[in-house]
Amino acid sequence: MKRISQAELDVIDVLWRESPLAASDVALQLAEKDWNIRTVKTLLSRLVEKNVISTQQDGRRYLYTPIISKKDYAARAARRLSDRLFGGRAAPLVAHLADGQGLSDEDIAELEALIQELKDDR
Amino acid sequence: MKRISQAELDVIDVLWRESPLAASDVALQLAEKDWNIRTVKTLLSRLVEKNVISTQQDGRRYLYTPIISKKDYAARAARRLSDRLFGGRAAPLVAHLADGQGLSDEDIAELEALIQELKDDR
DNA sequence: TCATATTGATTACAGATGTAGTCATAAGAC
DNA sequence: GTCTTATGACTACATCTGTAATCAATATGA
Repeated sequence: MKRISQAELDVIDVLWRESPLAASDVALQLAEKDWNIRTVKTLLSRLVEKNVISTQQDGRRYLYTPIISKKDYAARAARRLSDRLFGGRAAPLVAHLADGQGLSDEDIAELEALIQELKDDR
Repeated sequence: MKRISQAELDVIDVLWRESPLAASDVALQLAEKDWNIRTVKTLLSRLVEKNVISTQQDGRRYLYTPIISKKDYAARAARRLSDRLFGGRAAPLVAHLADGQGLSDEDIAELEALIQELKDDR
């Protein structure tokens, strides 16, 4: 899979939240980015070229839908980061997250539950 | 801090393992990359420009040393990923790691210990 | 019906990135 | 002392990225 750039990620993220959408709708969702509609369209085209979103005709325009799921992308990204910077181990990664601005009590509870689940699965 | 590119990361990573090093030594450590020495030197120069590594004269050449630690960089990268793709929460990130090729028993044990520690710290 | 707005396609253009090449110089090999 | 080699400085060049502009065609509002 081709690499998704930062700006492209902002765009596909909108589609992950809701799709299919027309370019104008995507632009609306990205209002806070203050991008020209043309910019959004360029990014959508590049995502289509990269084969990570698909189009379907809707009258004179296209509706866009992600081809890869956020889940898959996120899993790949997480693994890449962990391989690259943490020797493939999860614990140091979590430790770093904890380190920075700290995990909330809720985060910790959630993690604990997750670990329990992982243990039970063995 | 300026963004560190993929190739640049490979280079600074060598320096994180051992430094200071001369360009030729860095190139040696990166043998598997099959890069021309000039490529390595270009990347080193760019890292210097970006102010993430420093130089010290050693006769006719430079020795390079990281200015930012791997720990700091990794923490930032982990947080960025988690913010960007997991709504800033650690648990889903770990869940994705677990999902892919699974965490080892050791990873899980390590995580458990870490969680315990985090809880104790509250 | 005519001006305007919208859309996809194509093009633009500066800066970042990957991957070197050239050049002048200095240090060794012999 | 010359030839080769290694070094830093500068340059090169294609591709990717961010950020649009232009163009031709169509839809729409007045």
